[in-house]
Amino acid sequence: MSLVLQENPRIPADTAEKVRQAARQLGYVYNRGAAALRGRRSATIGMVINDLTNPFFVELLVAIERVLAEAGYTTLMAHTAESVATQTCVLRSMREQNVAGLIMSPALGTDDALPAEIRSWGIPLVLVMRPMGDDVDTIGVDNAFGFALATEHLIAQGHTRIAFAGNRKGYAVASQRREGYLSTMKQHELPVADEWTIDVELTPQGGQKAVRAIFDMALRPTAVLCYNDQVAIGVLHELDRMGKRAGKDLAVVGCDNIVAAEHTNPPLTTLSAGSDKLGALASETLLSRLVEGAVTDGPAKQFFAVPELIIRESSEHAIETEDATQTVRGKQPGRKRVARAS
Amino acid sequence: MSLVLQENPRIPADTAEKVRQAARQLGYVYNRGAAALRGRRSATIGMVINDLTNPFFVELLVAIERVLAEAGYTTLMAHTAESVATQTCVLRSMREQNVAGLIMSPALGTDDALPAEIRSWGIPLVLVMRPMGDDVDTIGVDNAFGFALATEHLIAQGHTRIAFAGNRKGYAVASQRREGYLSTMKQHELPVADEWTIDVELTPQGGQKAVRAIFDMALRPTAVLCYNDQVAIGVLHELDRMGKRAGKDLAVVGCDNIVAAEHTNPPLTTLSAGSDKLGALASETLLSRLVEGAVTDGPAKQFFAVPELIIRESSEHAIETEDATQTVRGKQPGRKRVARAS
DNA sequence: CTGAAAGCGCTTACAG
DNA sequence: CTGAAAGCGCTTACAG
Repeated sequence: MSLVLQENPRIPADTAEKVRQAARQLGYVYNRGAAALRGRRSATIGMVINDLTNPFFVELLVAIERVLAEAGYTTLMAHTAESVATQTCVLRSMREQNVAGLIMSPALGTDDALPAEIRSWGIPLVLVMRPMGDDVDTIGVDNAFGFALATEHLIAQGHTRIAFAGNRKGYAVASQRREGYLSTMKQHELPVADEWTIDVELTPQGGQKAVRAIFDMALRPTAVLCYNDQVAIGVLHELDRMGKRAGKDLAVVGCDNIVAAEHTNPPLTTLSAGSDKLGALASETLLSRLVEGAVTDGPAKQFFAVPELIIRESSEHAIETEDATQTVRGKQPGRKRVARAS
Repeated sequence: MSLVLQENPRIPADTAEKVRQAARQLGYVYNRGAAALRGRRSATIGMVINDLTNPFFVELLVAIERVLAEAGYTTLMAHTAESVATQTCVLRSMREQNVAGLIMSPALGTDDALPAEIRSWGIPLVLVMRPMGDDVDTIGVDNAFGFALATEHLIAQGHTRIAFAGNRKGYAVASQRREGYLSTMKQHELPVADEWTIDVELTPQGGQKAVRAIFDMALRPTAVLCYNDQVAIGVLHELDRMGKRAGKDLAVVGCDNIVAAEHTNPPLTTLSAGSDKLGALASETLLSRLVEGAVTDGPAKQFFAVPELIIRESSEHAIETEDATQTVRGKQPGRKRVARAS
């Protein structure tokens, strides 16, 4: 039976077909659990996501799941909601479920030793979006580059006072993004007030707070770089509540290019690294560790995607300089312009 | 060993502790797969979701997963992207994984016989959001009631020409929502033009199309009921592109009350049935079928939540009548008013 | 009350 | 080449 299912060449094709038909008639269902037990390997992959309320991670999850499904793997999903305690539970559960590998976007505050511990379990691990050291397979984004790109764009629009909303302390990705911003400001010899790097939660609520803070500042920024699109959506919302218009009263740039960024009002300028591509890379990296005889002790595979800037209306009204290429709001429906590294 | 883990009373507490400690030292990991094989029952639940790009289903998924996790179950997640073929694959895979139960929001166009087939597998099934007959456990929403409530609200604001965007043919939930709208219009003796029930995709793109259709109509509606918030977001976006304002130029009402509905510009009036509550109910319904000696042949448990209308700015500007209770846009940050059944 | 043995449904190494 | 047997890690019914 097993041989038939494995399409073993020692079974003639017609016999195999007969067996399969009989199996179907009898209502036979292959038991993957038993196979995993005996064969000492499983075909389920654990996926640990920190925040499903952020659509970017959902897009990433969908992309990862699709590639894994195509490769014949089943996805065991868990959501930690940024709780390290939940993450610990979830990882234990996945280990007990005997997952063949793990893809994880670690919760904020995860202990640096966790990747090493998971390695000691003998379970291959791929980190997505949030790096934790050089010796773990990681798929992420070049955040410093992206935020430098976004800062350049705002400066090119004539902005000199630019804020950064979402500077969570002790969080690596926030530091990278802030560094991209600060180094570019420095390069252009633009002074940066301390209060311009605003520490708020990385949610729409955080964005709302950031706007209120900005409009209370003595030396008020004319543009704001947001940690991600979730924060930017809160910024847009609060601007609207104050009767102000993004792009005109305050230029706004987000990060992640979630699907909704195209449908905000006004549409949101944002950095895109491609959730599809990142998801596919993460899956493939893990799958490459799962093939027979894979080098698990080899050097870690790390890839950091270079984001592009998708320019939409939230950052389009130039300050000081009037640029002839600025189009009137709402003329071309699906237009998007892409800024690339020079 | 097994007895210790089960906290069997025949093992003294101190001995149990010693065993547990030794197990930890040796790096013992409980193998759920083996337990499931031997015990002929598993602790994983399959969850089949039709559309993770709709945040409502993500909120539902998160709610379901939390309750299942608390009950000691692990969630196997799959995404069908509204493809019946993918759904078939996914269900076979879950059956092979020996899931203890299934929670499913079936893809559009799913064969009516599917619930009976799954029952024949001996796997308890709970349907969410999309009913398929009377003899399946189902957690859903009273869509006709909700859309009647929304229609009443628009009529109370002075609207007499109201459109319905998202009338997908042959899709039960769309028909329910349309019926709630049509019956209320009839009750108020308001005529409804055929072209006002607009058949578009149930996405932001569909919403954009609907707006263009509405502004091309000879007898133009002053309000639009959207199939869901995704459609409504497209409507808001297109209105903005046309330089028009939701609530002023066209009243807009959505359905689902996704988190983003509070942050659209302007904030979106929408129907809420509570994804948390629905998710918890779905989980609990399934769990009740999983307890030892549960009546699997008993009557199907069906529950349809009564939605409330969350009134926000997108439908607030009254037409014809000027109502003193209308507040000025953007005055109270988190305000929301709730309309209930009378 | 307790400990040893049978067996869940597979895969694989091995005897014939 | 082929078929029967061992064994993955558990649970549970049963013998002592």
